[in-house]
Amino acid sequence: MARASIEEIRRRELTEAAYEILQEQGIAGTTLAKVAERAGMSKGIVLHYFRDKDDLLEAVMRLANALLRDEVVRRVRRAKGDRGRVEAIVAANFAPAFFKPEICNAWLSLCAEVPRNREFARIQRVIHARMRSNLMPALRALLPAGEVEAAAIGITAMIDGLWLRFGLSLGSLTREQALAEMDRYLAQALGAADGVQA
Amino acid sequence: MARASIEEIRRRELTEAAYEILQEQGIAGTTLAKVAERAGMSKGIVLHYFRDKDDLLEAVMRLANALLRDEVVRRVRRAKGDRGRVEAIVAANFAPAFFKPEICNAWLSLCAEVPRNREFARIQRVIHARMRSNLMPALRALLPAGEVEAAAIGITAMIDGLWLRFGLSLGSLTREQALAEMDRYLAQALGAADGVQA
DNA sequence: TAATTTATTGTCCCCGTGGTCAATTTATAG
DNA sequence: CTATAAATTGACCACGGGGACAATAAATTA
Repeated sequence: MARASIEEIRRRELTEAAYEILQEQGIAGTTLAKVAERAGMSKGIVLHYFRDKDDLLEAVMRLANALLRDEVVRRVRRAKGDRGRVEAIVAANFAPAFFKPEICNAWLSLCAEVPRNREFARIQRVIHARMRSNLMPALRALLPAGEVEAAAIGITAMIDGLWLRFGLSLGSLTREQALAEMDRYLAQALGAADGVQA
Repeated sequence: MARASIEEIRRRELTEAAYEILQEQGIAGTTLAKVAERAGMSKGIVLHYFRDKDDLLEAVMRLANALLRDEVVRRVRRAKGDRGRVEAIVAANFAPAFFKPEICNAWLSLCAEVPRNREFARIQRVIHARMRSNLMPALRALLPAGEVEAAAIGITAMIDGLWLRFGLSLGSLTREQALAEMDRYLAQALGAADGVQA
């Protein structure tokens, strides 16, 4: 592994700090000063490594996404068959490390800004495109051609919907219910079979 | 109809103005000054009729919800049978007047703040509770007892998911796709039948 | 060791914000 | 018409935010 430069390290530390604050305080509450403090650095350094606040938040978006992506990769590697592949991708989105109210809410906060931030939109598009291209081959193998597109949309929409609700932290949806619901959906979309294991 | 007091009128005007700005500029961009200007009033008046900014945003939340609720009521009134009732409720959420990127995004913005605002959370809870109580009787009539709960969660999650995606304004989801997906979901959840008409 | 680059700090500034308030206009009622 | 109350304004303030920058410390290289 290439030795990390100071810049890489600092950017990473700051991004992680910002991610934490974002989860706790939302976008408005994610202030340069707070991020710096959390990272144990001065405020000035933040703008030394990031062009501006948006640049920092973009890094947060990429980080959050990278974490989830790694989880997907890890699970897909262990998955067997097309059905298993789909289930692995989905299950990653509900892994205990990611399916947490604060994290869902952090995503919600970022998503809410997408229409007013070109780069956010770009990143979001990339994320969705990858999710899609992960899903499609397996779906094509599992479903008649005419149903593939709809299944991809449906699966992602269901994930998003459960994330959104969970991100509200109203306690009106438990992890178990979300899991069960997702199972149920996959079962009908792909044909009944064993569920997604947490 | 009771004659509206000045206070009622002003509050309504200001709330509508705030709702507009929220759709265009998000929560951070929804500033007291901009709201006042949009409503053609002075900034001072805003805080004469609302305790503070949060109070105004709560009113926006209630307004947005009331508009949607009315649409639901209107459609449910015309609906026939339990199945028709469910479809009417769902269809209201995709009516052209409501299923618009700006509106979906406005909701997203408000939802993102729920964990950090008690009153937002309260309102959100009420909204969900009503959605649920609207849905449940019909679902109970249509499904075996064991599936009712899951169906209610699933329907709302799917709606939320499609709203979220649409609110991103990335053009990756058309109204037609959303409609079709919702149809598809209802068909499998309730048993195949005619779809939701726009 | 000296020179130079890089990392880091702390101070400073400007601006927009939410929010307060006394002054003023407009409506209401006696 | 006058007095009282309500509606509305605009000036004002304190605060915190993002961002710029010169000064300093640390590290690197010659």
